[in-house]
Amino acid sequence: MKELDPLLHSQLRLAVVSILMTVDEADFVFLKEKTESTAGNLSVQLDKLSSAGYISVEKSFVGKKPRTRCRMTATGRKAFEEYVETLREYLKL
Amino acid sequence: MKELDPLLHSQLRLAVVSILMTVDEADFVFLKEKTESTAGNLSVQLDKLSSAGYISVEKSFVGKKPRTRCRMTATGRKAFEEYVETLREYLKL
DNA sequence: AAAATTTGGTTTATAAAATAAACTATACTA
DNA sequence: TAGTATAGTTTATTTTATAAACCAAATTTT
Repeated sequence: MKELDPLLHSQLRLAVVSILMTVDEADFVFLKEKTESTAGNLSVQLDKLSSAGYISVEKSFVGKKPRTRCRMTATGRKAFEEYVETLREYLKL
Repeated sequence: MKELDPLLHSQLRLAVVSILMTVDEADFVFLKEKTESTAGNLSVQLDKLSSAGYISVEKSFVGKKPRTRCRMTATGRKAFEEYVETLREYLKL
């Protein structure tokens, strides 16, 4: 049995990546609302995905307010596809 | 977004349950080999699944050797189906 | 205008989970 | 009979997830 990529096999990170796979880009606030996570938890998990090169994170300002925008990278998309494929094998989907 | 049942959303427990969904019953040794897990880890995770009522565990002896047999319960099967359904929503499968 | 609240986060601390290491008991093997 | 294997359990350690505390700037309330 292949192992399920531990970086993706996590409640919140999987939710984030699932969203990012469908929307081209999403900002911190949007992800926080959609996933109903706390800001702290989301911040940490975005860092992990970013450090792994699965997502890119761009921090900018709109007026004086910070804005953090996230999107999948090619690496992330590939990892996600593989994760889904492994899961299919597990669950026979 | 519905939450993914944390009891099932774990590498090893998911592997175990995925196997048990297909085989009616399986013993400790078989599960250990199939999942390539350590005995300690498997023991702990089987306990958790058992405590949650997701699987039933019967311990017996074959001669003087212990034999631990596991199978899904109705509760476990239901939880698994729901987990898969939630996952489908996440991943759009 | 000062005080409190909200927004958009990060950092650090705590709780929970997974994993590994150590141990038990019996059996088998050289 | 000393050593190794089988079939596990228990305990300790590491990793992960989550929550709590904090920061800076802007907005709202009194």
